[in-house]
Formats: sequence, C-alpha cells, structure tokens
Amino acid sequence: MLRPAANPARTPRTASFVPLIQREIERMIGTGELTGGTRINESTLALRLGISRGPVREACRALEQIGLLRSELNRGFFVREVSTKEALDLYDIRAGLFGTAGRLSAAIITTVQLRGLEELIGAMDAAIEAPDIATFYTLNNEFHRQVVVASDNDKLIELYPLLEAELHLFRRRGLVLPGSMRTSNDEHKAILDALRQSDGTGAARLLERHILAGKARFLRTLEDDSATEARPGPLDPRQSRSKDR
Amino acid sequence: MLRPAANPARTPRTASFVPLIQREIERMIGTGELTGGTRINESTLALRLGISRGPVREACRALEQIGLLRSELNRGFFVREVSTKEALDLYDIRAGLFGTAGRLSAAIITTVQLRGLEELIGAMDAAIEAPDIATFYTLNNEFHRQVVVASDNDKLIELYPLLEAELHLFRRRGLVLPGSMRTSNDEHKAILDALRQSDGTGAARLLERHILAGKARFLRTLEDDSATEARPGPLDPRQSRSKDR
DNA sequence: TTGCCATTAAGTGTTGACAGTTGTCGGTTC
DNA sequence: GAACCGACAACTGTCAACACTTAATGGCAA
Repeated sequence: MLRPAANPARTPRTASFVPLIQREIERMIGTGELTGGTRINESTLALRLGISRGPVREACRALEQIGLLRSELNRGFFVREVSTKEALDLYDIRAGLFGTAGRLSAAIITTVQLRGLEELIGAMDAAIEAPDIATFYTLNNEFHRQVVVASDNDKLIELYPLLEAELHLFRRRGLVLPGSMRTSNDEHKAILDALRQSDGTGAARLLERHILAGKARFLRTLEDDSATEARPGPLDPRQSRSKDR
Repeated sequence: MLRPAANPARTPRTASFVPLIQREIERMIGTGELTGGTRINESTLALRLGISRGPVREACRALEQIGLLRSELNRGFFVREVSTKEALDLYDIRAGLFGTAGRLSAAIITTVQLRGLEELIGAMDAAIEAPDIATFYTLNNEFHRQVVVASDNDKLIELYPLLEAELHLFRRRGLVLPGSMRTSNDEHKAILDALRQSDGTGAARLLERHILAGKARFLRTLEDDSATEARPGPLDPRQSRSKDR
C-alpha cells in the first residue's frame, strides 16, 4: 500500500514517507474516498499505512498549505470544503493565470506542441459525437494542461493544477454540462488559431474568456440547483461560516 | 522569543507551536537573518525556541510547500534560492494575477479605497522628493496590497503575497532603482484613474504592464551586473551544494 | 606531502509514549 | 421528559529516544 522500499519496519533511508503519504491523501481526495469536511484520523491513517503519526502530520501540514486540508486546534485536520464564493474566486484566478499562460505560450510554442493541441481538439470532437462525456472531460483537462506547459513557466506549471485541485473540493462535484461541450471545443479551436499566429494578446483574451465561460456555466448550474432543490436552507450549522456568494 | 502562552514546558493547549514557528522562520528569512541556501538546523532551532523538533519539522514542511524552503533527503531543509529564470517566471505570474486583481477591483472598489490609494500616491510623491527610497518601497508595497485587497478575492489576497515573498529569495536582493520611482508612480496614477472610471480592462492592462515594467528593470539590472561582474560564467551548475554559510 | 579509508561526531527520519483536550454516554436532578 | 454533570474513551499536540545517513576528522600508506 505504501512502503517506500517495500520494507516492513526497518528503513534503509532511501526516500521519505512524507511525499508518499501526501500523494496518497491527495489521491484519496481525488477519488472521493475522502470527501469534503471529513476529519483525518492521524492514528488510523498511520496504522493503515504501517507508519507512525509523525510523517502523517507533516504531510497533512503540507496539504494544509496548498489548500486541500484545514486544521483546527486540538481537533486535527479536515478535508477542506470550498464555498461557492471561493469556487468563484478560484475561477477568476484561473482565468487570469490561464490567460497569462496563453500569452507566454503564443510566443514560444513549438509546432509539435501545436500539433498536439490540434489532435486533442480532434479527439474531443469525436468524444462529442459519441457522446462520451468522461473522455471529453479527460481530453479537455489535458488540453488545458498542455497550454500551461507550453508557457515554459515552471512556477505556473506547478501552480495551475493546484488551483484546479482545490476547485474539486467544491461541495457538489462533477458539474459537467453535456450541452456545453461543443461550444467549449469551438473555443479551443479559436485558441489554437491564436496560438498558431503567435497572437499573445488574442490567445490570452480567449483563454481568459474560456475559463470565465466555465465560471458562467458553473453559476448557472448553481442557480438551477438552488431553484430545484427547494431552497437548501442554512444547512450545516457548524463549519463554513462562508457567506456563500 | 516564542512561548505560545508564556509557558515554559507544560502546555495548556491554547495554540499550536507550528504556526508560530512558521511565522518566526518567515520573519528570519524576511529580515535576511536566514539567507538563501543556508540549512535549517532543526535541533538547534528547536532548542533555541525551547521546543522539540516535531513542530519545527511541521513548520518547515509547510514552508516547503509555499516555496520558501526546499528539502533534501537526509540533509534536511534549506532556505530556497530563486534562480534568475524562476524570478522572471514569478514576474510573469504576478503580472497576470495583478491584472486580474485590477479587473476585479475596478468593478467593486469603494470610494474610501480609492481615497486610500490616492493618499498613498501622494505620499510616494513626497518620498520621491525627499528622496526616501525606503519609505517609497514600503508605500509601493502597500499600494499593491490595497489593489489586491480591493478585488475581494480572498484566495488572490492570500496567494499574491506568497509570490512576492518567494521573489525576495532571489540571490541578489534589494534591486531598487531610484531612477524608476517617478515613472513607477506615474503608472500608479494611471492605474488609479482606470479604477476610478471602473475601467476593468484598462486597469488590468495597466497593472499588468506595471509589473512587467518592473520585470524589465529587473532584467536590465541583471545585465548591468553581469557586465560589471566580469562574467560570472554559467553559474549555478545545479543548486549550490552550499557549504552552509 | 598527498590520497585513501576507518572512525566518529552531527543531524535527519521515524517511532512510541505521555499530557491535555474534545466529545460522548449514562446518570442525576428539576 | 429535558437539561445539567461527571466519568470515560478517543484523539491531538508535543516530547524524548533510537536508527540511520552524511560529512568531517585523523591515521596510515604511497
């Protein structure tokens, strides 16, 4: 399950537990095995991984910094829940950064990279025809990732996925609108064109709008939900004082 | 020096050591007490703060995540050094985020906040006349901070200073060009105008350029330095083995 | 002297234990 | 029956100790 050198208890110090645990917790959050609001039981988790609490705490402390966990004095670490306000804030930040990525990429993107994006767009078209939402979702993520990577800005390449991961902690997950796939891929095509022409400002504007369009869809989904759900009320009295938008 | 409840050893658990230590190390880096490349001696630091190594390690792990420290297996934590490439990358990211902050702020900034910015600009003019570089530096930082705060984007408010802090880890510090103060404040005035007119795109463009102008000055300083310094060579073969001060 | 190897001191990575806090459960009182 | 109270269990925050690695030192051979 973990075991850095497949070593039961005695450790030839070839790797630290901490990054492994960190990735493991990230994975558990990613798969929904750990869901928003739940507490991390240090002892149990340590036991389950066959190690002691020290490294687990260090990993949690790291995850707290990147926004996946939060800590409460004498109560430990909790999987963060992202409020509506925070989710919207994250969209704005991502829009800005993604635009920046595009501006930078436009100037230096290689033909190979352009070809890669083109292929992804083609694959997404196919996924739309199928229709195969899951595949589209994956390809779409990959498209975004490749644009960021093309910027050759290492810090950005590191930072951008963190913001996306944090967004996944929003209460209701999987807000994919099947109807939006086609327009979304149209936007991808426009973006690709701008990148092809080394049009930095154009690409930046398009990429920014691409994310903001996602934000708008997100908002619409929220409104639909709250209309359907017969007013969810002030549920969850503890936690998240969040003015929620 | 630390002591969360002025308590020598027995702890009425009213606050955790970790955030305190974290801030303490941040402070030490900020003041230059800890300089780039130096190793953090966990035992010594713990002893000096009158606590054990556990909390110190947790704090270091957190600081690693935000980019102020890096870790090396079996050698512990080191104060990070930011390469020229990374510094330039950071400028680009800050430019994008600062622009975003401006776009958001323009829509919602209050007259009180505008007044605050105006006063800062006035104070900076005075500092230029003096001339008082240190004061200008502080006021300038405050101006930037207030623009970001006006965006009301909490995540951005949290993120932006982290990037600035990381930039301070660049090898040579204090790259302030006295000559640039006047043009810099002129840019501030243009920014303020755009914000006053709720011109989001205009403010965004100006703010972005403001940071990129800083980047350009930064670059020029580098070139000047490397010209004067008799060619430093392909420095940084890969991360200072650092003889630890 | 110079280069190499064993020795050793210094310091990290991890553990297990302890003290203190939070929350729960049953009993008691109103 | 509901509100309060105290004991108990579960768990966090911190510590001290141990195992292991790194790098510094000194002796020895060439």
